[in-house]
Amino acid sequence: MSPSDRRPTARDKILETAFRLFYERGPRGAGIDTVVAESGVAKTTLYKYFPRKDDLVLAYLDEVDHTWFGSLRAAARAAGDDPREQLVGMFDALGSACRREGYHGCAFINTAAESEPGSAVHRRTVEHKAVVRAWVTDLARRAGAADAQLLGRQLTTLLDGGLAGGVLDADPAIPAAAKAAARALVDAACPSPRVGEMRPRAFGPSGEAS
Amino acid sequence: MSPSDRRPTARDKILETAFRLFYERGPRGAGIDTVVAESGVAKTTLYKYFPRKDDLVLAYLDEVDHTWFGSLRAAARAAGDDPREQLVGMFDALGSACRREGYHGCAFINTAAESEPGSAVHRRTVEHKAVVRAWVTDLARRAGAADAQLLGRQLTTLLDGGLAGGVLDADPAIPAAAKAAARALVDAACPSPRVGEMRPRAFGPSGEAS
DNA sequence: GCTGAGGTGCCTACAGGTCTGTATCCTTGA
DNA sequence: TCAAGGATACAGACCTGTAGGCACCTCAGC
Repeated sequence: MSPSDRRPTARDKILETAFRLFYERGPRGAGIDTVVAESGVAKTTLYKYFPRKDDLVLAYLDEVDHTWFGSLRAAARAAGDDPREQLVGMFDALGSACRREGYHGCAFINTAAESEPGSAVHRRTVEHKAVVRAWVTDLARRAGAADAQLLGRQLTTLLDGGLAGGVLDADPAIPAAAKAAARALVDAACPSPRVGEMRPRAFGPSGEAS
Repeated sequence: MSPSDRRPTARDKILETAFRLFYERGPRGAGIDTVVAESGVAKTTLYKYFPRKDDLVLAYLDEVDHTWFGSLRAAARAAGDDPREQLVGMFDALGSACRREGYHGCAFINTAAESEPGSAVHRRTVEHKAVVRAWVTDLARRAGAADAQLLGRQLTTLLDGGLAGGVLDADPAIPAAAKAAARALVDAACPSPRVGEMRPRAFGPSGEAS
């Protein structure tokens, strides 16, 4: 089931190359011919798997969503069990991304900027941001934020700003500043738990909507 | 000297159309032919004023810089004389932009996303962000922030996030959340002045670098 | 008032490149 | 034999940038 225990199929090579080129130059900046040339796959094969270029772009976005959202959750988990710490810790994913070679900002914002507002591609970028915000908002609720919606929006906006700025310059001071800001916002919005009651109150359903 | 006291020249019409189309679709998404068609100007005329498309894109960025930076400063001024209030008040420019018809995020981030990293266009976007950040940082210094560099970075990141998110959806709750976050960050970073000493301490040089 | 020159701008065509997407034929390996 | 994939050519659209010709306005000089 894992893609790593067999040698890469043509589809794998296409996706890997498209991921790299689309992120580097944007989906519009990287032509199908370039993907074909750099992946070493025939154009007919590419069009067999992805009949339209947009299909490939959507697959690219899904890949980025999986990767980025995954590293966001991993960074949060690495900060421990306290949701307040997790809200701050997820900003480490921003720092890691920023230090990565070839870092070029947020794939979703970059792609949204060059796609037609009503198109499937644009809708996918909006969906991604909504999913991330819902997750952060849920974390904020579990952290006991007075206004979880507000804190969720604030932290995702901060995250977006840190990511989006990366398309200009990958200044490592940005993620650090963003994390410090997140710390201040979380501290201000969430009542600090007494030392005695740090055990998680994990009985009730965690997902009721507001 | 003002462009409004004479009827628009061909150059004016080109710039107005390019501004609209470039912002709407991105510089790469709007072809010269479209600018020509929608401005009602001849292609030869356009190329007389802007020998390369990039020249037109740079003029577009200058226009946006002028407009956006201007409304940022106006929003700050409108918040009064206290630099702390100005740091918060500038976020009203974000709210106004977001409510504007056809709002489509940050022109600089959007343009940077689709331009070659070393190119003149890309450099211009980086310059713009640096100028804005320097201005915000200076404001933070005058507001008495313990670490003006840090607060400057935090607020511009918040601003970038609010702007960048606009390319996905123009949710008016975002600017409101960003402003509330700015308030919290400014309050945490700047010592609140005693009521008795609210007069500005405006003797010393305000521009020494850190 | 008339005329001609120069500036400004419009219209059309096109060269040469890139883009997406299709069609045709060939190779390789199970 | 059959499926997966490679090589190549090409259609049609769109892109930037150039060329040549023509219409109008303004203003100086007669």
